[in-house]
Parts: sequence; C-alpha cells; structure tokens
Amino acid sequence: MPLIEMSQFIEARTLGDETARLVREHIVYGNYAPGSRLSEAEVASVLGVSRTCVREAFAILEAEGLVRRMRNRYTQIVQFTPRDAREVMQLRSAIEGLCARIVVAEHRIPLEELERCLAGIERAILSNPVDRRGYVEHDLGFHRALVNASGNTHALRHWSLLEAQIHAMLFLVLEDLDVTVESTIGLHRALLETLRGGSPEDAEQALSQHGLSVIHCIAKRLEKENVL
Amino acid sequence: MPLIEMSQFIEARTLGDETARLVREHIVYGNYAPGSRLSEAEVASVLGVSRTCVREAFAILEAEGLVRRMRNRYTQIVQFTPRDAREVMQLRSAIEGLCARIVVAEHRIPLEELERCLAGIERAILSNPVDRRGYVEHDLGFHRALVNASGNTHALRHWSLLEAQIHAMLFLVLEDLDVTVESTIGLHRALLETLRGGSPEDAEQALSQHGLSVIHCIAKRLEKENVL
DNA sequence: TATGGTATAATTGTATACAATGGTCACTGT
DNA sequence: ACAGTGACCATTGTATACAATTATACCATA
Repeated sequence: MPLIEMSQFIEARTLGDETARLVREHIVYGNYAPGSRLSEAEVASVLGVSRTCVREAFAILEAEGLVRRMRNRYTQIVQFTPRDAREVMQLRSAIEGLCARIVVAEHRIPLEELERCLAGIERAILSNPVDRRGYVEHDLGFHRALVNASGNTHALRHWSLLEAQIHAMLFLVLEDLDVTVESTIGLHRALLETLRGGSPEDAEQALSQHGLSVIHCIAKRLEKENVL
Repeated sequence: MPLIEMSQFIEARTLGDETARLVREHIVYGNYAPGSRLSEAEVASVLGVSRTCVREAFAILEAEGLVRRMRNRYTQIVQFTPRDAREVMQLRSAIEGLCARIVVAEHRIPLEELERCLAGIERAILSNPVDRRGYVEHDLGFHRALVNASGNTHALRHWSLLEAQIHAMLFLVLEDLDVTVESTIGLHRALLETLRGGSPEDAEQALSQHGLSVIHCIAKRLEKENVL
C-alpha cells in the first residue's frame, strides 16, 4: 500500500502569500504600531524576498482590512478607532448569533472542542494572570469553534477577517483587560449551557449579547490609545 | 474663490487596482463562465498592462472570494454551488438584519433613497419584463442603501463582498428569476412598512427573513447549472 | 493498445530595472 | 523673515527578464 501523497494536502503557497501571512501575524500580535508605515523595500530586505512579493502581500492585506495603501506614498497599519471597535464587534455578534442558531438547530454543538477551549481559558488565566495572551487565543478559539461548527464556510471566512482585527485590537489593550476566572469562565459556561439547553433563538440571542457586551471596554480603552 | 481641488477626492488608483475592478465587473456580470480559467498573460495583453498588475489584481480578487488561484497552475472563476448560495444568503441576512435593527433603533431610515430604489425596481420590471438586469441592480441598491444607512462601515465592507458574489449568482440565473411587479414590489413595500412602523426587532426579523426566502430559488437553479 | 518516460511548450513565480510620483530642503527674490 | 521655486532624494508604480513548475505531445517499450 502506497503512502498517502501529502503534497496534495499541503496547500502550495507563493512567497507573496507567505509574506502576507508573516506580516499579518506581526499586525495581529501588535508588533507593528497602528498607524506606522511599512516600507516595501524594508519588509522585502528583512524577509529576504523581492519587492514584488511584498507588494502582492500588501494588496492582500489591504483587501483584508489590515493595512491601508496610500497610493504613491506608503502603506500603513490600520489604526482602529473606538467606532471601528463598535462596528466590528456588532458585526461579529451578528455572525456568531447566526452560527449559534444553526449549531443548536442542527444539533451540531462541538461540545468537546468548546470544553477544551474553556479549559484552555481557565488554564491560561490561572497559570499566568498577568499575561493575557493565552487567554485571548483560547477565548477566540472558543468562538471560532462555534462558527466553524455551523458548517457555513462563508461565515467562517468573514469571521476570520474580523478575528484578525479583533485580535489586533485585543493585543493593543491587553493590560487593561480585566479578566478573572470567575467572570470569564462564568460567562462562557453560561453560553455553553444555553447552547445545550436553550432554543436556537436563545442561543442566537446569547451569543449576540455576549459579543456586544465586550464592546464597551475595548472602545473605552481605544479612546485613550488614540488620544496618545 | 479657487476651484475645489478634485484630485483630493478622486482616489488614486494603481493599475493593479484598476485591473481588479475591471475583472471584478466581468465576473459579477457573468461575462466569465464560473470555473473557467484566466491566463495572466492573456488578461494582461487584453488590458494592455503588464502581468505584474494582473497578478496583483488576481491576489485581490482571491482575497475577495471571486477567483481561486491554483498555485503554479492557473486561476479560475469561482463556481458557486447551491451550498455556497445558501451560506452566502444566510450571512447576508444576518448582516442586513443587524443593519435594519440599527437603522430603526437610531431613526436613520433612508426613506427617500429606499423609495427611489423601489421606483427603480418597478420601472425596470415594467419597462422590460424579460431583461432582469435592471431589476437586480435596483434590488441590490435597496439593500445596499439600508446597510449603508446603518453607519456601520465594516458591515458595509463585508456586505459589499457578499454583494459581488450574490450579483454574480443572480446574473447566472437571470432567466429563471420569476419577478413580477406584484410579488417583488409587494415584498419590498412590506419591508419598508416594517421599517417605518415596526420595532427594531421587527425590522431585524423582517430583513433576515427576506434574505432567507430567496435562498431556495437560487439554490435550486444553481443545482441545475452545476449538473450541466 | 496501453503505459511510461522524456523533450518541449506553456504558464506561473520571482527578481530586477527603470519610470513616475511625492517629499525635503536649500536657495532665491521680494 | 518668508513665500515660492527647483533640484535632489526616497519611495512607490510598472514593465521586463529569467527561473521554476506544470502541462502536452511524442516516442519507445512491453
């Protein structure tokens, strides 16, 4: 019996795609300050690729809403305003509400995966209450699992675009995030209970509310950020 | 008094952006058959630009979900399955529901604009009942006006991505669209009445349902399309 | 005939060269 | 001193050249 040809499953990537991925990582992890300018030549030399690939990457990232290319001038990291935070979180809530409804209606709740994310959140908070990075990852993982379980690939695509922006915003306000085991775990456990026991409409409402409830704290923090 | 400097307002575009725009037009108007392959060199020569710009355009269009680049092989127009239609319309419904709720809650219903779109729909159907192109444009215009009026620019961005895909799908099934003045105008008038008189929740529900109701007919038609 | 391998063509991927644009800054004239 | 001008520099925009990969056609062989 021949070995499975893995090459079919490993998606081929061009240097342009790979560059986009690397820069995207830097953006969502807050390594580039919002509003700062990226030079094509500099990124190219740092990554050891040609400017052509970097330009392709920038074009992709602009389509994803992570950078803005000022034609004939420069491209800069998008700087999220409190308004952006509100709008993005509203949109996210709508999508997650939709997916929650589907997931409950079609009995596709990914219980094990959600539990694993909850455990991850708990572990991240307990192991290092100061460093919120692990928390952010697992929290987003929880929601991603839900969206993914809905089976709506287009919803997942759009949610992923929002995730990158949310991730970037959260990493900006990491220090101000007041996450305690009780509140966060409590909130997510409540969500899980609604998913298990509630109607599709209950689930939609719950997820929608959950997303909206975070808007205030992020927006307020960004307010200060932008004043600086 | 000096003339207003228009150059500030006309957004600068690169050839890559412009190429993306042109190809996008062709896709959403159904000039390229779904699944057909686009050659970089051919597009470049037709438009009289270099392959570099075409590649940038393809990268953008892939990020928008309109083409798929098969690395080292070719890039092809995405072919929507009935499942895609369902997923896209579900997502669209969720976003429009959100925007309808906002618009009603914040008393920002763009009445004149919506009325103008309704008139446009009516005119398009009456003037040429066979050619549905005008109808599609004005129908989408109605919904775009609503999303736009919500003031949520991110919702508008994502909705626009969906619009392109929906536009492409509708132009595929134009002949099968059975739109009569009574049904279409009636449905949209009902929406308008709910927006004017109903609660934000009523509006959300109405818009959400409206979008979902069209899924069936599009999906069924695409089923046949894909069999061919 | 079917299979498989090789040379060749066609196409995409990447790098580089050159053009064009915008900004900086010294210089000039009032 | 200050506004305006122009040369220069840095950066982006575009085209072309070349490398790498994939597809095709043909021939040899079983």
